[in-house]
Amino acid sequence: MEKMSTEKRSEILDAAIKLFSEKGFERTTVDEIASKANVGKGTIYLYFENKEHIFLTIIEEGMSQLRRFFQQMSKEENFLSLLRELIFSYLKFAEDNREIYRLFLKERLAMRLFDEDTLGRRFMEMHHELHQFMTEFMQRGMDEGALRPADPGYLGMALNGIISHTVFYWLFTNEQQPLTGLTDALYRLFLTGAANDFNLNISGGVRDVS
Amino acid sequence: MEKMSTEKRSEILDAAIKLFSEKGFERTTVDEIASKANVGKGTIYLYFENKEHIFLTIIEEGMSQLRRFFQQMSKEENFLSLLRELIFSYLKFAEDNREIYRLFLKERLAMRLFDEDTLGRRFMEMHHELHQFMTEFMQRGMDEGALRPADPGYLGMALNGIISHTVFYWLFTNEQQPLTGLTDALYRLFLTGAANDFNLNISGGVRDVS
Amino acid sequence: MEKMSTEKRSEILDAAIKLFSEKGFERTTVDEIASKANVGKGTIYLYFENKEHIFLTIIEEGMSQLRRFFQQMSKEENFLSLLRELIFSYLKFAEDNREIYRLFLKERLAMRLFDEDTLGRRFMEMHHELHQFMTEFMQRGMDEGALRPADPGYLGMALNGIISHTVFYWLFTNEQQPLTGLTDALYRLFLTGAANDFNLNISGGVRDVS
Amino acid sequence: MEKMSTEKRSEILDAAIKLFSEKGFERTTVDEIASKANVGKGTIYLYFENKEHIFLTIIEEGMSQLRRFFQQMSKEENFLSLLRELIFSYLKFAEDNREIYRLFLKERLAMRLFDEDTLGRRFMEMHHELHQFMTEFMQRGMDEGALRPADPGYLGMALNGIISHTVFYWLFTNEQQPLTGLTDALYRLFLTGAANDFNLNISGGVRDVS
DNA sequence: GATGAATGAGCTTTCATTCAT
DNA sequence: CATGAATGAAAGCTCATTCAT
Repeated sequence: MEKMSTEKRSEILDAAIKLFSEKGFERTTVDEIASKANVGKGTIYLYFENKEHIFLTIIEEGMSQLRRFFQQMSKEENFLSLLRELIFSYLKFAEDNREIYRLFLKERLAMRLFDEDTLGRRFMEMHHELHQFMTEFMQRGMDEGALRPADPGYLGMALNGIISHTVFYWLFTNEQQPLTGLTDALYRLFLTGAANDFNLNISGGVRDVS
Repeated sequence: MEKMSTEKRSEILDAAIKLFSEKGFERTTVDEIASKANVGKGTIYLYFENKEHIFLTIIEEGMSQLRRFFQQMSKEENFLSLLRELIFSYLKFAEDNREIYRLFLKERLAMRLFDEDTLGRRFMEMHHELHQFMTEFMQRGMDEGALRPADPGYLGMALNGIISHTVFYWLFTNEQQPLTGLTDALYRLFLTGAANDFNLNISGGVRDVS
Repeated sequence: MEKMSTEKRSEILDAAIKLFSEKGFERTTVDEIASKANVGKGTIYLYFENKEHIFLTIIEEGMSQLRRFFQQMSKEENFLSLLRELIFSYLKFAEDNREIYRLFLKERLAMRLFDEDTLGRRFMEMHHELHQFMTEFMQRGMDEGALRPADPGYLGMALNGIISHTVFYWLFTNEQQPLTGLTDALYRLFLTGAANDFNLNISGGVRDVS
Repeated sequence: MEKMSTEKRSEILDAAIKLFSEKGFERTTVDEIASKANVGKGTIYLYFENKEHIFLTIIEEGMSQLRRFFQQMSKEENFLSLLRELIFSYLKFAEDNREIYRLFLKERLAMRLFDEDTLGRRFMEMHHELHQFMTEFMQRGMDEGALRPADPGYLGMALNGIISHTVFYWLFTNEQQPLTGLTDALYRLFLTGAANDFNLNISGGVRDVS
């Protein structure tokens, strides 16, 4: 009858993910989490140091899951294949972890300047890690000659922006179609842009990011 | 006499913008705003109904400023010129209103599911308005043949994503170079993508968003 | 154009009487008084030390008016005539000063244990004075043989109770008939009771207050 | 377990009764209640929705106690016996519930015009209920021929006034003698009045309340 | 004298955290 | 292990009072 402790832990996490992603970290009370997880309020403090650590745990576990996704991308392939896989993995992650991803989006910026406390610092580190990964990936694309020379930081951000805003739109229009179905569209958009072919010469005069 | 009250009002707003954009709405206390604005706590309630209305005022004033930016774009020009102008205006706004823009980014998602209260509703309306504008703009681009056929909602989001993440990167790396200097780079990226020209035929098989 | 200071003073008092009697002392704000009196908030502090003193002034002025009413009762007459006059004066006062009387009723007990501050002490003194007057009057009635021997304090209270509750009923049923029209009824009730005559012998066994 | 919570609840109520009856509802702070009840401030909000509900609870519980007192009066007896019992019950209640009764007296009028909120409305309903009871009782006395014809509303008020002012006097002179010892005196006073017998013909000319 | 903008002490209420059971 | 009653620090907000104009 008694649930195993691991079960309780993940019930707490599930409840917290839902509530945090719906109402935000601040507006969610520990009482609500306990009640949604069908657990006593005190029990939460057996599994987590405090409310912030519940949040941190969610983020860390989500992050390592995302990391695993990325690491599964085989190393030998050429850049363009990897890029498509990256986009696919990203979308797949968001599709499989709607709530966690929504949580990522929502709290992404809310933590800045809390560099003193552990929570804010870890959260920032994670974002930095993601950005680092993107930047290096873009650099590799340029090195391989697949991408035009440009600031890889901005380019990584731009890809990140395209993908995450697409997910954002998908999340809040609650599209039923699978998010991963957009992989190729985003892949093509990032590589070749939105313009019709005959426009390409028109924009010929545009300079690269210096 | 009248002057003084306007002064206090904007001092309060300035302090609130800074604090909200740094720490978020929830984590900022009225005491902090008062203290940063060099104003008594009670004074704040002379100028604003409550804490939420300070936030609302900031957002609304910022929004109408952004709206004015967009409206200044001349109506007669062709789509591509307007697109460049749109990107420029967006970047200019973010450059001129760093704090407000940061606030926009930070609280964008934190308000969802608070559709009941005025604050959340107004905030959502504004985002919707912005998105609506983007979508219609993309539709026009397609109608004029400047853009490849695609879901204009996703396309608007993608442009929005490219720009806002670029601003994000700029904001938190605190680049000294003017943000508007990135106009052409983003313009080109959105239209022609990141790929080197010789890759274009490689990605030929990619299908459009259906 | 400028009102004479005495006028302002009484406008403030009038506004305060209305508000205090409607909402009670605590629930009435100085802002409300100022606004109802068409006077600046600061002006109130030119005429009164603080909010409590407005209240005190109202009570004191009402009290001295009541005192004057009582003093007008001619001294030579016999007790029973004076009693009728007392009841009449009391009712007349309440009729002419509805609001002030309501204020009396409302705040009568709210002040106890505030013996330290001036306001509570003065208020209590006034009640004591009224009670003292009643007690002495009852004593005189007994001395003259008009009243049965009894504790004059209780008897004074009883008369006070009969009258004030009658006024209470009248105030809140908003009777249009003049309150003073009840003089004789109360006079008779106090002297001969509510019983039908044939009941008198039934209650013969009742002992007096010892 | 259950016992403890009931204990805390009544400790809070006891503290609140004392403080409200001494200082009034408005002037009593939640901190004071908590401190007098030897309870944390937050604990109060475990047992009561807010400060108003503490008050409301006290009044309702007191009222239902008073109601029970009245209901214990046997129904078969004649009016005069019941009248004596009513007076006795009233005095007994006040004697046994000094503080609650004092609270009744103090806040009786302070709530008027707050008919909108629950607190004021409930309080007014209770007073109305008591008055209704008195009025019907007086009517019955007249129907049975025990009382002289008169407006039963005023008559009920008068009896109420006699009793409550007597309790008032007793409360604030802190008499040690039992309040119920005054039953017969009040009974006689209400029925036969305060006059010496030989005065009765003098007051013969007095008209009844029409 | 007259004003009302400015103030901050003090209020009610919330909620993360503790700890006895 | 599990609980939820108990707590008090901290929040948003009110309003009597002051004072520069």
